[in-house]
Amino acid sequence: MATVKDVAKLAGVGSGTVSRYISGTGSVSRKSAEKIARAIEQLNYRPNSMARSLSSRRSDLIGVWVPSLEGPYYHMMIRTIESALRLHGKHMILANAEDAQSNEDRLAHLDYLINRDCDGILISSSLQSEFELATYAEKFPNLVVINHHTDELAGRSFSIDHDLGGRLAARHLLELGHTRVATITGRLSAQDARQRHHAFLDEMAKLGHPVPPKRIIEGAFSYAGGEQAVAALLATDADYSAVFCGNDKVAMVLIAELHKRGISVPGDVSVIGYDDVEFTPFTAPALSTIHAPIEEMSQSACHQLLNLTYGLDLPYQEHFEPSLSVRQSTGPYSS
Amino acid sequence: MATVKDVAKLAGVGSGTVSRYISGTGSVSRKSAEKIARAIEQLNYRPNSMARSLSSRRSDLIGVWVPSLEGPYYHMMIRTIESALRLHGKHMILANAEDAQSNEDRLAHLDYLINRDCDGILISSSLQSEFELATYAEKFPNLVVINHHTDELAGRSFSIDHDLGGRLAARHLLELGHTRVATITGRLSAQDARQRHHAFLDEMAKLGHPVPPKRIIEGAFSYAGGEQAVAALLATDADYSAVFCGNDKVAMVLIAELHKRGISVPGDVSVIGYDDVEFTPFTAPALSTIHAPIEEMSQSACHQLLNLTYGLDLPYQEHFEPSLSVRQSTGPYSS
DNA sequence: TTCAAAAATGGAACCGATCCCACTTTTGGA
DNA sequence: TCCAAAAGTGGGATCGGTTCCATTTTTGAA
Repeated sequence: MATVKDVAKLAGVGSGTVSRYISGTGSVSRKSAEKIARAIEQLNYRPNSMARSLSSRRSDLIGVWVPSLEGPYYHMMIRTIESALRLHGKHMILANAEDAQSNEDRLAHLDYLINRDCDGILISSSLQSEFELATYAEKFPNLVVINHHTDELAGRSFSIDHDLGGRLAARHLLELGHTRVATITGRLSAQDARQRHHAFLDEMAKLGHPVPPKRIIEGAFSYAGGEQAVAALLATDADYSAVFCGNDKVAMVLIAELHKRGISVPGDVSVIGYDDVEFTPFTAPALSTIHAPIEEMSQSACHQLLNLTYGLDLPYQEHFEPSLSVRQSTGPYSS
Repeated sequence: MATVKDVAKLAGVGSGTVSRYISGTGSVSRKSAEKIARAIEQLNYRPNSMARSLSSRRSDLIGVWVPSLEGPYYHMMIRTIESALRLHGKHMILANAEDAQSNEDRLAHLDYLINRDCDGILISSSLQSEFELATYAEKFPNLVVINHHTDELAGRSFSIDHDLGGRLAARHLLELGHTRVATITGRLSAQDARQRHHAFLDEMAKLGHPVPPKRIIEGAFSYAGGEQAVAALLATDADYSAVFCGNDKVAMVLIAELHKRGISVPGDVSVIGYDDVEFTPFTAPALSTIHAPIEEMSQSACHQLLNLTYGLDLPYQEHFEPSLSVRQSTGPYSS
């Protein structure tokens, strides 16, 4: 493989000039540029990215940490991030902490990224404690958090107003006449699950229809967790005409189970999800849900990370608002 | 940040000894090892991965090329690959060619990986022409292809017997008494879509119930393509009691559309998919499908790539067989 | 006890870029 | 035409590891 020196020699210039030509920084005369271009072509020269990284002290690598890769939620995120990074010539390396058993394990996954000398790190939070996030954020200035808001991380945390999202869900169900509703939440240790859940309950109560504990199931955001929670809900003798699910995955599981039992959606029970992932138009019936702008948020987080890390000036936005997306899984209450 | 030299000095040994200690190759006396370990601890030393890559001429980076990241199929692959690579201390970098307009564009995405000096490359094929694959495979010995079989790439291409898969689908429908079936295929330029499609048609014909052209819709494997194809199918006056979809995504779209039109599955129409992705247990009704061992195949491909690239000896398997997975979306024919 | 083979060692050369700096050439306003 | 400022240039030092090799130390069978 050819090196800068080979190119420089063939072009009859110094190695510094070749380097300047390639990186586009510094000035190179038209004449030199042409000679260099020809030499590069002739030698089929490609810069060695490791040598470049070593001497420039930047790897052009961005680490992305996610708590799981099950289901469409994180996939949409990954897809958006990969695309934004590639557009700017950066590469993503991924750490999926899904198989981590302990919190220590999860941090080990983060170290796996950090030891790789990433220029910047993107954490899709909701599971790490705020304390740990703050610790890492301090050590690591080029760190940005998706879907988690903390004041300490102002300008570096990107979030959706899940409080609003929870309320939108409550209002939608009440407007349809559902006063007795049930809900399946995610793990309440996660900020986003907690926010939407509390806001939902609060809004229901505020509007005169508090949700009693027997109609609240604390579940998880995975398919397996969803199945358990759905089974738990259907095993109670609670009486309800609508269910708010903490995410779309769980809503999908619920619809499938209701279908199996011959319970009509939305005829007998209305179901509303949260997130508005890829598949929501294609459940049967199509899922009414709270649209969370996951892709926009991910892109903003990416942009700001690139800004911090490489001194760019890409547009970004820290806070996003969810909106109601009504499809066919929710309908008016009929006794 | 501390360097090997700092460690060597503090430990009172030479830099070579430290290097040998860290990499685990070569021999280091117990006494030196202890001193080095102490020095590393004390200085909180972490090797610089770029310097290491430059001098050892290996980046520990594996490039992964996929034609798309929509839907669960490629994500299941990514998830498996990330996990296998992390287990062996390697990192994945991803190139999603989804936004590529031309074939040239798609190859540019491959170059994006190659220019990054990946030690090895994993291509999830089905879209690249065999010629291009062969060309790249020749240039690049550490290249492995998932879900595509070619004799030229013996030992480096991993595939599922989609011929068998197509036949299993046909037999299942016929056994249920469905003699008039329709099918929605993927793009037939892709090897995997072509194989299962032709085998399906062939098996139907062989068993006495050929599928007439009006009941064959060439679609795509995306949600949008699925919607179009489903619309096209439902717009014909073709008469059928079952539909074989080229993948689960399309089957899901079909079930949703049938539900919307009040057509019962499997009461009026049976639907069978292909792949057995994450969500198949959770459609309403749960999707009968051909189980393709995507995760096993991906892991094998990964293992063999690691073998080729780093001289390991991990177990792997080149060919996989699909199997029938019966759930609730297919049922006996009733006039 | 002896000594050849094996184990352990230190440090220089090297990987292939970038970046800095001292120096030369070009530019354009007075 | 002159000359200060700007543009362009060459090449050596540097980044922080690995690898090689000549040399020293240890090992254990005879």
